[in-house]
Amino acid sequence: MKEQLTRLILQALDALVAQGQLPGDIPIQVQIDRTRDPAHGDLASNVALGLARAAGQKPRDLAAQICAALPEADFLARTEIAGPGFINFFLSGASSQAVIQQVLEQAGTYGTSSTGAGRKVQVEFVSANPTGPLHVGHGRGAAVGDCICRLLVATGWDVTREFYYNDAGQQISNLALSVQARCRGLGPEDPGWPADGYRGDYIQDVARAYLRGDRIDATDRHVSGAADPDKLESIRDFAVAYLRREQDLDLQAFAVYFDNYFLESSLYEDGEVEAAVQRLVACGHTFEQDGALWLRTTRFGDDKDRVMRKSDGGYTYFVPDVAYHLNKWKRGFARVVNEQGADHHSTVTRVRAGLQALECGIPAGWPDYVLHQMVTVMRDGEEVKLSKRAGSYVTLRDLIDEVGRDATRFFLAARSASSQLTFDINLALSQSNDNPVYYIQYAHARACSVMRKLSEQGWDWSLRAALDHLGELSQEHEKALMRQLDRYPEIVANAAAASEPHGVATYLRELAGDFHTCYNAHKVLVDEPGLRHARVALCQAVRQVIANGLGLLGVTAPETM
RNA sequence: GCGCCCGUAGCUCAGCUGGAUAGAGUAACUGGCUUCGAACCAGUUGGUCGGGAGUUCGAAUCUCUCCGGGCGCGCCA
Repeated sequence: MKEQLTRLILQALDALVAQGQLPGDIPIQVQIDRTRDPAHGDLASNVALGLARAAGQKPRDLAAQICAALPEADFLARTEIAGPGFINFFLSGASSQAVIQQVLEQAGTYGTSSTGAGRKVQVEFVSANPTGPLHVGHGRGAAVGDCICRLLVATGWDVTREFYYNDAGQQISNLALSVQARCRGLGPEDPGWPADGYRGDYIQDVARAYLRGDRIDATDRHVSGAADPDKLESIRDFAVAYLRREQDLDLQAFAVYFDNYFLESSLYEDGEVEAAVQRLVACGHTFEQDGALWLRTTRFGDDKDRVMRKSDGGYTYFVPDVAYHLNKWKRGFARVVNEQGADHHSTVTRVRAGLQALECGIPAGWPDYVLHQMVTVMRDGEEVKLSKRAGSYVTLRDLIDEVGRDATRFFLAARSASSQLTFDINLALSQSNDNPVYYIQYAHARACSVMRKLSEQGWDWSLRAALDHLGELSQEHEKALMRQLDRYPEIVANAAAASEPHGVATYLRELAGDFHTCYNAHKVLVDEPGLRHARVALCQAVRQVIANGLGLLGVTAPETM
């Protein structure tokens, strides 16, 4: 619709140039916006405002000339000049009703597009260290990352979902020592407890399972406990496998899955870390100082140079990070989105700098980052900080168990990632209109019940029969609903392009509101068969769009509640 | 001190590729169930868009500066 209108305006402008009323050499860009106020029509353009100065005319006069030169089009009912020089376009009734047919025919694909053109994109998210249960922050990453994946699939990308495990660092040694201490019957308060040991109760669970000789069937290997507190190596492997399984179960409960689990240790085993270092040295961006090897990241926008190889011979974490991203690049991803907590934002410049220093043709801004801010959990007006299982933080599992998967996912994804988030447990639990997720699901269930009612009455409804009667949808509430349905594809496209799923949640809340309003004011199952056909069609179109939108958020669309 | 994020109605937040009178929910107040779902709806009240300056036909939106809050700033990951 916008495209057609843009073409018309360009034709009008060409005509004005041909008539000599406009200079031919001025830069023209036509912008068309959806109006906020129905009194301003359906679409509006500010072309006249933008061109007025260059044309040496008053905006309103120019707008009038453009309108006069506008070719006839059957989708356009009339135009109006308003305010400082806007041109408002009123669409014909038939063209605004067309959205219903479009939604019902395209069904689950309404709102999807092929802008991705099958290109490969990778989304890395969660990437928690296997040292404990997932916390709320990981939950936010899981919800946002998963929604981004769904949005990318909906816009035609070939998506790979990846989880990166830091299984080679200092933290894993701490984990092993902590479990070992528990195996020996020590607690965090006892002398001999490791200095940076993990104190949560789950460490005790791991130790018990290890001593029992439990077998863990992890995704890529099987590990059994050995009941021997002296075998640190064996404890480490067992603990990592155990906690990875725990995290997998948490994510399963959250309905989040991955195509690929990438182990940091594999970068060492395959020699990719060493190869990356060689390459950086060969490119001449490194230097030795104080017994360490440094990378001159300041050449690539960092505020200070970074150590790559410590004086003790070990690599700093950012070296395998660079090797990992080089690996991603070699796998041919046109686009990579890294979803992480904002507390790691300093790695962004560092990783990008390291990739530039490799001089292998990686674009400067690659990869994309989506950084989410902190989550605080509130219950009864007070901050919740502790979990029995983890000790020092609220786990994702705590939230899912308490408020359910749908509410957890919705609330964690419904705010822009760059803002801090307050998760209100009381709100998420409330089954009332102040809880947006229930409000939206309720609207869906309500729409479903209309179809049930219809079939109970033995009424035979079909889209084909409805198409002849869509013109009878003349109520303001109905028009508002149709305008709202028409917005959906843009909402999805924008959310996908910006990697920001929260716009979908906001939109669904509005759509559900418009639906309830319309539904309360006008009965669907009226006696006049024509009008009934049309209203059922509208109702079903709304149901479809709510279902599609909730699908993008990974929230269920219930038929009854 | 430096870097990133945030500051919009009492509260929780949308809006930020510049557009018309700044929106929604909630709270408060008023009204509505003989009804296909009242888990709902209609209405009222509520704003120096943190302060200031700049850019221009036009700024919540862009730039600068100051204030306030969060997070980072290691030869930890």
